[in-house]
Amino acid sequence: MKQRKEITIYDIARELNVSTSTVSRALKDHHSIGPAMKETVKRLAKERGYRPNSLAASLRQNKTNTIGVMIAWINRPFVSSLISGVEEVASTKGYNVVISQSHDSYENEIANARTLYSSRIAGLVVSLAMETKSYEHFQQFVDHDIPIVFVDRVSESFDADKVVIDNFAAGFQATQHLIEQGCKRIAHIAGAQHRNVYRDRKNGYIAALKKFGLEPDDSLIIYGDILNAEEGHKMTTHLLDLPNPPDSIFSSNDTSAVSAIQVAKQRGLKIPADLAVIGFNNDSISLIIDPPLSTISHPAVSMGKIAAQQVLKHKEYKDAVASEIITLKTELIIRESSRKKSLV
Amino acid sequence: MKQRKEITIYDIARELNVSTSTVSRALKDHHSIGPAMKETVKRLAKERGYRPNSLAASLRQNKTNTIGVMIAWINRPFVSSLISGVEEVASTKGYNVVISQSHDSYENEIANARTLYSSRIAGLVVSLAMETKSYEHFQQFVDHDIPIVFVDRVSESFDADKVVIDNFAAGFQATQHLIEQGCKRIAHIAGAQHRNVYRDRKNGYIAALKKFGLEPDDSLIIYGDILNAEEGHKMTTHLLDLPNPPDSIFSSNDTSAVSAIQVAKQRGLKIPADLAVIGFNNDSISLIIDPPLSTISHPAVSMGKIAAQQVLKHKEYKDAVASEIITLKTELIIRESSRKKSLV
DNA sequence: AAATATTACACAATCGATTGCGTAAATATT
DNA sequence: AATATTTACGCAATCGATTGTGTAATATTT
Repeated sequence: MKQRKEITIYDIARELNVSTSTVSRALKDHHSIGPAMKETVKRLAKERGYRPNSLAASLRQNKTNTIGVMIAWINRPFVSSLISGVEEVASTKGYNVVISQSHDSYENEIANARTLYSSRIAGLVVSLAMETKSYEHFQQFVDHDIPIVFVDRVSESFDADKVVIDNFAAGFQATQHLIEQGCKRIAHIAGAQHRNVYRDRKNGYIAALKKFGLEPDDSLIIYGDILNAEEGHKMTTHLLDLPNPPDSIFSSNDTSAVSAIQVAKQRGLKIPADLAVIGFNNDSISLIIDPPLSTISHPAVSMGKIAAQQVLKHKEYKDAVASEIITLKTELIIRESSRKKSLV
Repeated sequence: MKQRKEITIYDIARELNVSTSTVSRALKDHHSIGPAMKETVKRLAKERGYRPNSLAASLRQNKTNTIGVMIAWINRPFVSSLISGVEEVASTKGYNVVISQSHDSYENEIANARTLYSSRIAGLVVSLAMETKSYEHFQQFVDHDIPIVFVDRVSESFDADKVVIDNFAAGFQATQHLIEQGCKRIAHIAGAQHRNVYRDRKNGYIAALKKFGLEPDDSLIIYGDILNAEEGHKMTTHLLDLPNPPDSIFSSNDTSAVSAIQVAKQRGLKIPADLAVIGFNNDSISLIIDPPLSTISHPAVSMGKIAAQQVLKHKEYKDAVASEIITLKTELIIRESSRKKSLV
C-alpha cells in the first residue's frame, strides 16, 4: 500500500471538480462552505489519507506552530521537567516543541538562536547557558515580534518576559532555617555569580547571616562551575579541611548537597549533628540520600507550563502589554539532613 | 532598530539588480556564480541581516531539517539522556529536534505521530508508549520514505531500524550474579510484558534460574505498571510480606530497586545480607542510595546518538539496505547492594 | 415585485526559496 | 578561424496551503 505521492488539496479538488479554496475552507469548517460540500470533502480527504502540509500553511501565514526551547543540558532533572511542562502546554494548544542544547556554551547558544530563527519559530523559551553574558543574539526575535520568555536562568538586562523563582528569598529562608537549628558557621556552595540564580541565592544567604547577627565569612563560600557530583565532593572536602570548618552547608543545588553528605559521612561526621546540610531543587535524589536532604522545592514543570503560556499569550494579543516577570513560589522542605531540633 | 519586515532574497536581488536565483546560488556557493558576485551578495545579505527562511526551502525541496522524537516522558533520566544524544548528533548535522511525549498513552502517541507527519519531519526516533500494542500509526512514515528508528522500547512486529540493548542477556547476567552470591530465592520486579524490554529482562531472569538449577516461582515475580518509587514500595512490601520471602530482588529499573532497599532497611533488614538487590539503568540514584546499588548500565546517550545517525544514514542513501537492528552493550555493575562474597 | 442580503463557491495572488532550462559572453580546442 | 566548452547569470515554474475579491444563485426584506 505504498503511496509515494503525497495527497494535497489539489488532488482532492481535482477529484471533486471544485477549487482548492473550497477544499481548504471545507476542511477547516469555514462558514462559506455548505454542509454537504464539507462532508464530501472531508470524507474524500480521509479516504485518500490526506495530511495537511504544515510547512506550506506556515509559509503562507507567516507563522509556525513551533515553540523553540533553548536550554543548557536536557538531561538534568530540573531542565527535563521544565521542558516537559513546556511540551505539555504546547501540545494541547497544537504547538510543537523544538529543543536545542547549548551545553552551557555561549557559541552554541548563538548558533542555536540562529537556526531557531531560521525555522521561524512562533516563540522562544530560554534558560541561559552558564557562559552567556551578552544577549544580542536574542534581539532578532524581538525585532520580528517573536515572543521570548526567559526561565530560571534569565538575563537581567534584556527586556522580555521572565519566569523565575525568588532565589534571594529562598536562599534567605534556607539559611535562616540553618540558623534556627543552631548553626553558627554556615558554608555556602555557590555557582557562577553572573547567573542570577546563583548570585541571588548567595545574596539571600548573606542577608540572612547579617540579619541574625552572624558575620559572613568569605572562606566559607566556595564557588563551583557546574555543581556536579565531582565538584561537590571537591568543594566539600575543601570546606571540611578548613582550619575552622563549617557546622553546616547551604548548597546551591541538590547534587552538590548530596555530595557533601557523602563526603561528610565518609569522614565519620554525623548528619545533621556535626554537619547540617540543605540543598536546592528538590530533585529525586534528595529523598534517596540518607539522611533525607532538606531542600528548596523548585516548581520546574510549572515554570515550563507558565513559560509556554506566556509565549502563547503574546501570540494571542499581538500588541501585548509590557514584559512581565512572573515569580513562582518556592518551598522550604525540611528533612533530616538539617533537623537538629525536634519540631514543636 | 526594529525592522518589522523580514529580509528575503528578493530584497537582496532587487537592491543588487540581479535575479533571485543568483542570490540563492551565491549564498550557497554554487559553482555557476562568479567569485565577485558571491562576495557582493554575501556582504549585503550580512549587512541587511538576512536570515534564510527554512520553511520556504523545506517546502520547495520537500524535505525538512527536523528530526522528530517520540518518547513517553521527557523527565526520566534515561529518556532525557537519550534525547540529549539525538540532539547532539542532529545539531552537528544541521538538524533540529522536535519532541513529543505520549505520557505512555496510545491515543497521544497516535496524535503525536499525526502532527509530526504533518510537519514533514525528515526522520523519526521512537521509544514506544507503555500502552501501545498496535503500530499502524507509523505506517504513514514508511509510506513516504521517512526513516523510523525505534529505540529501547521497540516494536517486534514493525519492520524498521531498531537500537536496543540485549535485555535478555542483561537480565540473565543480573540474575546469575545474584545466584553466584549465594541467593536462592530471587524475586523479580517486572514491567508490562508486551514491552520488549521488560519481557526480555524477565525471560533472562527465568533462563538464569533454570540454568543454575533454581526453580522459577511465580509468586516471586511481581508486575508493575510504571515502576515508579511508589509502586516500588508497594511491590517490595508485598514481596517481603510473603510467607516465604525472597532473599534477593532483581528489579527492572533502579527506581524500584531503590525503593526496595528503602523498604527493606526500614524493616531492619540488612542489605545485602538479608536482601540483595540489583537494579537496571545505572541512574544517578544508584550511587546515592546506601548501600550503593548494583545495576546494569544502559548507554542512553549512545543509543540516542546512534538512533540519530541511523536516521541520517537513511537520508543519505535513499534506497538503503534492509532494516538494521543494532544491539548495544550493557554492563553489569556490582556494588554493595548485592556483594555478599568478597571479590577474589 | 423590486431591492437587499446571504449562501456557496471559484479565481488568482501570495508566502520565500529552489532549480531546470535558456542564453550571452568569454575562453579553450582543433 | 571555426567550433566547442565553460562561465555567469536570468526566466519562470514549483512546493502546498491560504485568503481577498468576485460572482452567480438563492433567500429575505419591504
